[in-house]
This record gives sequence, C-alpha cells and structure tokens, in this order.
Amino acid sequence: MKRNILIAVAWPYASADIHVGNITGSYLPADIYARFHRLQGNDVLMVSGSDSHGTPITVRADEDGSTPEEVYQRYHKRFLDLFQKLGLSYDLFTSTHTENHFRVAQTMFSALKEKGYMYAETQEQWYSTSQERFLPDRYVEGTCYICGFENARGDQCDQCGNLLEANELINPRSKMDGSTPELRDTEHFYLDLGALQSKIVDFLKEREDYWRPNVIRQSLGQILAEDLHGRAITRDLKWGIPVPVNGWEDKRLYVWFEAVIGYLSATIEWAALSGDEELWKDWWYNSDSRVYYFIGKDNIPFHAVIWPAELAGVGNTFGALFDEDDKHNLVLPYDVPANEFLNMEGKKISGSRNWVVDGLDFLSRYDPDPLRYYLTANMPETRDADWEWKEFVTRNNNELVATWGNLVNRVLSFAHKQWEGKIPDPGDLRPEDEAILEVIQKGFKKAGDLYNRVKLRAALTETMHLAGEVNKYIDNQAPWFEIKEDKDAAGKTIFTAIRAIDSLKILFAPVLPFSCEQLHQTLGYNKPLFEEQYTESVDDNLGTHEVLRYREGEVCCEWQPSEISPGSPFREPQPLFQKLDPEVADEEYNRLGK
RNA sequence: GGCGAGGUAGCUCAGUGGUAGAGCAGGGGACUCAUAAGCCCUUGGCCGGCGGUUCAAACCCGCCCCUCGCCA
Repeated sequence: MKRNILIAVAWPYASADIHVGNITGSYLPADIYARFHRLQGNDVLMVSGSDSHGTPITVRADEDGSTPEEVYQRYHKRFLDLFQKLGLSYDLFTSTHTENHFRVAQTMFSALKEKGYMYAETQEQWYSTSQERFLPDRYVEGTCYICGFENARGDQCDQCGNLLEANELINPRSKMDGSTPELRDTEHFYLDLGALQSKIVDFLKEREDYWRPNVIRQSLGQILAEDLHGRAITRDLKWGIPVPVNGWEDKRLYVWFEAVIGYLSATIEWAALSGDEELWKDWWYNSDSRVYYFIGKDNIPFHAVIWPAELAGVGNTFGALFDEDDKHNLVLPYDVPANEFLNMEGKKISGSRNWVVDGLDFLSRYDPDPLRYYLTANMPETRDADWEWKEFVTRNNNELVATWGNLVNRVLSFAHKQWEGKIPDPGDLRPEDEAILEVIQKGFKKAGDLYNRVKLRAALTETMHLAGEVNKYIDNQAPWFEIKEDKDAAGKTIFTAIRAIDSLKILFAPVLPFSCEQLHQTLGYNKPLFEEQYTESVDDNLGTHEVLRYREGEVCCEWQPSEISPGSPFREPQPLFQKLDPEVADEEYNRLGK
C-alpha cells in the first residue's frame, strides 16, 4: 500500500559548521530512510532547515561584530553546500527566517492561546541599563553561588558543571560591556504543559511498544515521576519571531517553541513552491500518513513531549486560523528514532577544541559514500558510538572495497572481457544459480524489514553479508575454470552474478547512493536510481533565502530483485571505491585538537 | 537529586530464560576472474560486580560500580 511518509529532520543551529557527529545523529539516517521509502514507492517528503534564531546566533554575531542575519546566512549556505555534496536528499531545506515560517509559528501560538493552553506570568530578569535591554542568561557572568567560581555564566557554571539560576548569580556583570545589570520584572507567556499532560501520556502509551527504549522510557518516566509544568515560550530579544499579541511586539517567541514548528511550516513552503498550496495536507491532515522525526538524543524531550503537546493542543484550531479549514487535526509523530552520540577517538566531540571531524573538510579529501558507509555501519542507534580514523580506513578497505566493490569489479570485468560488453544469455539456470538468487530475494524482505524499523545498521550488515554470499557463490562456481571447458556454464554463472549485483545495488542504494548510481549507469540503465538535488533562491518580505530542493522526475527501479535481460549492453566497469593508505589514519588523527 | 540508556571475544557490536554469536584484527590453507581482492579452516569470552528467583539466567528481580543523555 502506498503511504505518505514525512521525514522530519533536526534543524541545525546556523551558528556552527556541521560535523560527523551531527551527520550520523540525524541527517544521514533521515536521508537513508527517505531513500528507502522512495524505492518502496511511497510518497516521501523530507524537510528541514536552518534554525536561524536563538541566542547562539546572536552571541556569534556579537563576537564577530556582524548581524544575526549575516551569521545565519553564512552558515546556512555552508549547510546547503555540505548537504548537496553528501547527498542528503531534502525535498526542502529552508530556514526559520522566512515570512511563511513566521506566519505558521504565530498561528500555532495564537491557536494554543485560543485553546487556553497559554498563560502570562511575570518573572525577574537581568536588565542592562547601559544597553537598555534584557540580557539572556548566557550574557551575564558572575560568581557561582554553588562553588564560588568567579567566571560562571548565568545559565551554567563551567567549573562545577551545575546549571544555575541566573537571578542568583553573585556580583553579576554584563558579558557585553562589563556593566552591572539589575533585576527587573518582565512578563512572559508560558505553554501550559500541565494541562496537556494527559494527552501526552496517552500519545506516548499508544507508541510504547515500537519506540526505541531510551526515547519512550525517558519521556514517559520523567512525566510520571515529576509531572509536566509550564514553560516560558517568549523572550526579551530583538532577533526572532514577534509575539503576535497587542502590546507584546518587542518580545520574541523562544526558539525551542518556534523551531519545531518548522516541520510544519517547511512542508507548507514546499507545497507552495511545488505549485499546489494544498499538498501539505496530504501529510499533516492525513491520519494514515506517518511522520518520523530524526534527531539526536539531546533533543528527545522537545520531539517526544513538547512538540506533540503543541500539536495535540491546537487540535483543529490551527487549520481554522490558518486557512479557515477546521475539519482536521494535525498528525502526531509516528516515531522519533533518536540516535545517541558519536564520540571522537574515545573523547567527547568538541568544536571549540577542534576535537572534531568537520563535514565539508572531510569531503574535501574523501568521497561521500565511504563516509556514509562508515557512519551507518557504526551508527549510534542503541548507545554512544566512537569515530576512529583507523576503523574508517579498515572498514573502507576491507568491507566497502574488498567485499562489495571488488565483487562488482571481478564480475563485470570478467564479463566485459569474455562476452564483449553484453550480458550473457544463460538459457536455463541450474539449481545452484536459482539458490543464490533466492537468497538475494529473501534479502529484500529481510533488509526491507530492518530498514522499515529504522534499524539501519543491521540492514547494512545484512546487505554486506549478502555480498559475501555472492562472493562465495562465484568461488564455488569458478567461472574462470568453467570458461575453459564450457562457456555456456560460465555464462550461467556470470549472468546469475550480474543479476545478484544488480539486486544488491538496490539494497545498498539508501546508504550508498553515489556509487550505486555509478554502478546503475555501468549496467546500462537510462533512467537514474534517484532524482537530483538543486538549490534555488526564494524572495519574500524578509529578504532572499536560498533553499535546497529535490527534483521530481522519472526514475528507475523499485525495491525488488533485478530483472536485467540477457544480451543487453553494459560498460566497462570502473572501481566504485578507492583503497586508502593506512597511513592516512595517522595523518588524520594528528590533525585533531590542533 | 530525579528520569532514562549502555556496560558481551583484542576492537566494533548482535543476541532478552534452555549447550555463548558476527565482522574486523591474529594464526593456517587451497585458488587466481578481481582494487595482493575473494574463498576455506582456526585461536580467542567466569556475557561490569555481589546477591536472589528458576530444573535452567548474558537475558527476570534487588543492591552496587563505571560511561553517557535529559530534567531539577
């Protein structure tokens, strides 16, 4: 049955470059899952964008002497570049700084307010009299009231590691100009999560049996132990989305409330760009559609609790306010397959200490598929994983090159030489030929089940295992002997092997799109396996923003075994992957921390 | 402090009640189509610790230790 699948991918903060930990945490698994479902023939939409608001961006702008807008544009462009090079096939990668997102986010706010899930409350916050503005917690420094450290930030003390109540800092000073701030009253809106608790508990319990244990148990456990309480969703800032209430024009929606709304607004923007403004409803108003949220474990509460609370809270009021269609509720998350973290050579990744492998930097020296392969084979699906350069090189050489790449090369070069670039006609297949093809066929079911349940690492292992089975089959048949005495027998073996390879191409394609596309062309197909990515500029009243898109066009092949025909021509094979000198592992390791 | 996840072969990880598994690394072998790749055989583990339930525990229960995340 054809299904609408929405792949909702974490929104990167546009204040730092993306590293391999970010990639394996959410962006890569999302893309693999999207490609798998496209091959399944489902209606897939994969959306995300740059989180362009929030304190990290204003902090970066203040440090650089630039504006938040410039900071977000700079990193956003680098994201688009990286995602294209890495083959992350977003149907739309946009940003939160668009007129459309402002409107959708403000509508969500208004809908929640109308439903009675918002209340206003006054709190005290540090105010800079010299700059005439309220200071975000991390803009205030002072003495830690727990350990006495003199340079603690308002939100956290770097010496004792405790999270702090900014208002209790001793000897506070503004990070901006060193002046002494004063506490002033300020009023903010709160999302009444307490009132939404029973809806959230029901929502989680319905999904208890198939969600990953760390996601479901943490969310449910925390709620049942402590109950949900209201959270402030507005801030005294200039950069961001204005609160759509009279008298509140100077305040902004808090990013954690606003950014998750991007999943909805990006789908709406995608529909408008596609030429049919109503299309987004096929995913958001369709109770049969499935929405998957690919995120890292640090984001679990926002996607398993807070965002579902926003969605359940608005009910049909979002539609009523947005385009006067009050017949539908918004679809709640189907699954939140959050990944754990990736460490770097045994230590935590740290951007500031350069203990990190940057995505663009990596791709300046290596191809995308080896990275995708290594990160998937080692994906932190159940626990933290570790990036080791040595392991990257050995997995590339022993698995990608030796098992899969060499299988393709040994079969196709032999075939090309002996049958002059045409696939041999096997006549009737022998039992051993049928047997290996059946193993492959069962692989579609087995790997398909694993992909479907978002066990990407296991799906890849299974596929690599099948490549091993084909290598065994070839060694058993030994077509290089067969051809000396009985060319027809060798033809049966090679035909069978080519079909197996052509099938494995489909099974590997979600993880290894570039090399599978290359193999696909070598085998003589006209239409590509996947469509193309491209960028486009979009104008609105907030300015111009560049987006990443995915072209819709004719593609070949679905999730089923090869039916490639005898006699059809194919090209001389070129290696799919390059072997790496083991020394590069040391070279790369020595770059870390410098 | 509260809520969780993880701790299994040298390394990376599967395995949730019935005689410990895979890949890589290590050792040995036969072959040559292939990127000296692939194939066959093989060494290697008191399954974090201590108790408990059971005819039977890596798996269930309790306590403890270590790593990581979230919340306060």
